[in-house]
Amino acid sequence: MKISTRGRYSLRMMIDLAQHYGEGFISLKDISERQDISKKYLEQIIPFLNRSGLLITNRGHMGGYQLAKQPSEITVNDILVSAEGSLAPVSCMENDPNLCPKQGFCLTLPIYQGLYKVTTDYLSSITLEDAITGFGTGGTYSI
Amino acid sequence: MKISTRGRYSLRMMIDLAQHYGEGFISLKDISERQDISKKYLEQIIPFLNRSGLLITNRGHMGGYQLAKQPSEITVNDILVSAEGSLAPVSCMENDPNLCPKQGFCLTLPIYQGLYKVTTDYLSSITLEDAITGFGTGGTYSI
DNA sequence: TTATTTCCTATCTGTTTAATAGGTTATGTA
DNA sequence: TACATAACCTATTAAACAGATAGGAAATAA
Repeated sequence: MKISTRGRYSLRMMIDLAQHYGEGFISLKDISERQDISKKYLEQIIPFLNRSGLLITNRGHMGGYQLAKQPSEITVNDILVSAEGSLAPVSCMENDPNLCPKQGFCLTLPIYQGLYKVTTDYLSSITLEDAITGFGTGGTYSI
Repeated sequence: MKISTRGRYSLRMMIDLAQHYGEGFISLKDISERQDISKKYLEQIIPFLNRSGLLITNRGHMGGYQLAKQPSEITVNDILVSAEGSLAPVSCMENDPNLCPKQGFCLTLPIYQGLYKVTTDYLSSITLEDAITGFGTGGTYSI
């Protein structure tokens, strides 16, 4: 039930980009140094966020990344789903549902479906804007 | 963010025991056959549930397991925590919190703490009794 | 043309997962 | 007491995954 490094780094990278939103393209070098994450590893994570359309890219000199939408329009769920794939707690909820012959009378499936719903609802309710403005320190959301 | 086989099998095993609650000791052989799970593998999972005090054990002939409490008194959270360890989405929330030097100003930690809360609240709200009686098929909980 | 930066692919090491296997100890019953 | 049954304990293994590191190709602004 742990979020992998890929998901955690993705979130930190996107928060960093949100903090520098409107400042043009931000290079991985800068993010890497600020967040203290291997640049080479970030390079491997970026494609997951890129193919979901969360980023705008510019290669070459003065290149880098910026958010494709405003921080208020990108949710933590968007990011984690892009980075980690489905957040479904069991694999029989994704892919081809026909894989499991017990679906239909499985007593655990409804439990996992409910779990999936509460996590997705929660993560979809938090935007990058929330993340960088007072969330957890007297902000809108109570923890 | 997946629940491991150990957690999933634990839940199925406990649901099986709930379905046969009041029938004395149930052997792993029976559970293994009904649930179509390797008996040898179940043997390795049992200690996690046992040390949490969720089971009563009897060895030898006519031995087996039964729930230590009524199905209505055991939650899915109890089971998954026993089997998987902490359900915290990031490891910096468990163990020694001093491990992460960024705690205190980390922008992602509050997000993970909130996620932990909604999942724990949900899983703690479902008992084994819920699981075996109509949950998901018109029962109390809406999915 | 050059420095910078993204992009692409391969490799590697350690850990975890999901099992299989073999033997030891306890216990109810004949 | 003998015996079948069942929990208990420990070791081993094969495959997958995590979390990087590395080297170079392609694009682009100055």
